[in-house]
Amino acid sequence: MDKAVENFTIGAFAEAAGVNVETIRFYQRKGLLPEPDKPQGSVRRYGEGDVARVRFIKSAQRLGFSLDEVAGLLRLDDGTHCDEARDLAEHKLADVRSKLADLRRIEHVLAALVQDCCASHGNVSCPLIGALRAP
Amino acid sequence: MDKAVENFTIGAFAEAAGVNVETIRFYQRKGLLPEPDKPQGSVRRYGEGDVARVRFIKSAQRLGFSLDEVAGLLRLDDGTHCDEARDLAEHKLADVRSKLADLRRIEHVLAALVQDCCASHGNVSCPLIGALRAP
DNA sequence: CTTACTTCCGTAGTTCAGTACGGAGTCAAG
DNA sequence: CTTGACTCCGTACTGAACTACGGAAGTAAG
Repeated sequence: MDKAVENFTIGAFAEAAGVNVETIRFYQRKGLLPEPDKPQGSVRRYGEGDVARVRFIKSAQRLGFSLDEVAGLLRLDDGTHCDEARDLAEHKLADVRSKLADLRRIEHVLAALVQDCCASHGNVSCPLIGALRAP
Repeated sequence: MDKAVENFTIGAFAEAAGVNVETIRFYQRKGLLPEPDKPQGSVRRYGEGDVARVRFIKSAQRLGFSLDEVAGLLRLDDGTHCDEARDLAEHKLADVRSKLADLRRIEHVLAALVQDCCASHGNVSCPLIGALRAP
């Protein structure tokens, strides 16, 4: 049991992944998704693995990674050259951690805002801006 | 002492904020930055507050907020209508928390990847993809 | 006052990430 | 074996977020 469950046509695949068919084709052109070869002049088939991959791309994007960066993350996962993958992973990790720190700051300020804002009196311009440090 | 230290011309402002002059003007058109009125047919001046604002915009963007969303966050900070600000803050907070959860998942997987990848033997395609849940 | 650099403002071009379109080929039901 | 839906593929368009351009006006140094 390895790669036998390629059941989706591109339409079903896109539907399952929650994206447009054109998006699939776009990702294939960009190299973010493999283009399975179609058996003897027929149509291509896709499996659950592809669906997971697209979902991953979408989630990573929501976190502010560009498609090029996502491509980097995916290359890690594909277990190619281990040494450079490790390097990349380390950089991404630092990146992710700084994003986490920023988001936590925002979270705190927002939570405070929700709690105190109206409770306190009138004019309360909170230092949300202060929540994020310089580049 | 309130708003007396408006010392930067637009060029110096852009420089201090680490962005292009055109970006400043673009943000002004979008309403993300106020356009200070220029004293008697002269040039506009900007202060540290403006610089902080631009830095905030840039940071929030790196976290995956669109300019429109950033505008929402900034409106919160400007302490306008308190009730709707609270609503907005609550939505943003939920948003931020789901981003945090996603990032934590990625962080774990990346950390594991960095630790185990090369340590283990050869082919180790880790489930990075599994780190992010469905939309 | 002249000269060189900015600012101002509008309009136009670029990049990224899709989205739409149109014609030819494939496939599945009736 | 026709009909309707879907796939394939290339090209073109869109929206967001800039970035560049060009000419008129302001401003600072010599």
